[in-house]
Amino acid sequence: MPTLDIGEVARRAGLPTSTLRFYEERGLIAATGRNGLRRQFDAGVLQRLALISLGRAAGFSLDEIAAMLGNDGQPTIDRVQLAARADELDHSIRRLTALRDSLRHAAVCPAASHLECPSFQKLLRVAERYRPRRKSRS
Amino acid sequence: MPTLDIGEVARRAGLPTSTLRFYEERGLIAATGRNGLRRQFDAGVLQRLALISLGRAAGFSLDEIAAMLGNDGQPTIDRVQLAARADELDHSIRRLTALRDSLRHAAVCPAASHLECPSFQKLLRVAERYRPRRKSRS
DNA sequence: CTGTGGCTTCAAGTCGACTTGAGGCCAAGC
DNA sequence: GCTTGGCCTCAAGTCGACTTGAAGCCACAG
Repeated sequence: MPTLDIGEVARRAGLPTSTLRFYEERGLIAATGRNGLRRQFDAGVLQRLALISLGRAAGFSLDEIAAMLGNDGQPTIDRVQLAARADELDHSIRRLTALRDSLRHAAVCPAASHLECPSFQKLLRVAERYRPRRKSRS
Repeated sequence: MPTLDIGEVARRAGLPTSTLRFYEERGLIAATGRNGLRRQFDAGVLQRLALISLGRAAGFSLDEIAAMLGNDGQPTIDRVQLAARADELDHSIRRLTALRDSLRHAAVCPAASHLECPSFQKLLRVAERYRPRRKSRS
């Protein structure tokens, strides 16, 4: 079986090598061995990295992901946790949708009236309920 | 006109006083004056804080928000920027929706098959496209 | 033999948005 | 008089996820 240099993994996964070393240090991925000093990975690491990306995209922290993936290869994902995260995502989506609609409205609504415009006030009310723990940006 | 102590503003806005001082330092809000050493705010600051929350919720950084709100009271929001952010939100929403659906599926799909399940593979493909710049969590 | 490139380690730096801590002022209540 | 609470300033710390820098090994090309 062909093993991959860290640079090759980086290229294929679209991640910098520094990130891969960091992930290894955090126990998220593991090299199969060394060739001299050089880490060797087998191709399975790419799927694992995809799972990690997935977890990140879903808003899990690296620690949570590490727990889900286990130290072994088999992702022992907690279904309850998945469903819970799906629900959380649902809330985020609703919030962001309201926000998007209001932003769109604000972008076309006459200027001086923003603070009087009922739509904008609704937007403010949505915003006030929002307590950002972490930030979001595409 | 009644002016508000920082603690009162904090209470009404649901923010710690430390955050208010921090926002003042960053030029996001301004005290109308001092009573002895104590900052005095007028009630308008609450609306301004709501606008700031709104901006944060929409994913703007404090610097961007400061620029939009201007040093004066009038929010001179750039409509183009608003629309652009609405579009970005739209993308985020789509991505998160796909993610949510896939998570829900994964939560009910038989265990060992995750890596073979077409739905899960789709999920992985979605995830791979995702390059998180900042994190999201409700 | 001397680069050059790609890898190695380890410590420290970065970024955004705050929070925390130390040390102090001032007014009101006991 | 003394404590208590709420405010003040300024510097430094925190958190997550990495990145960057310094210093060095090793193999292959010219």
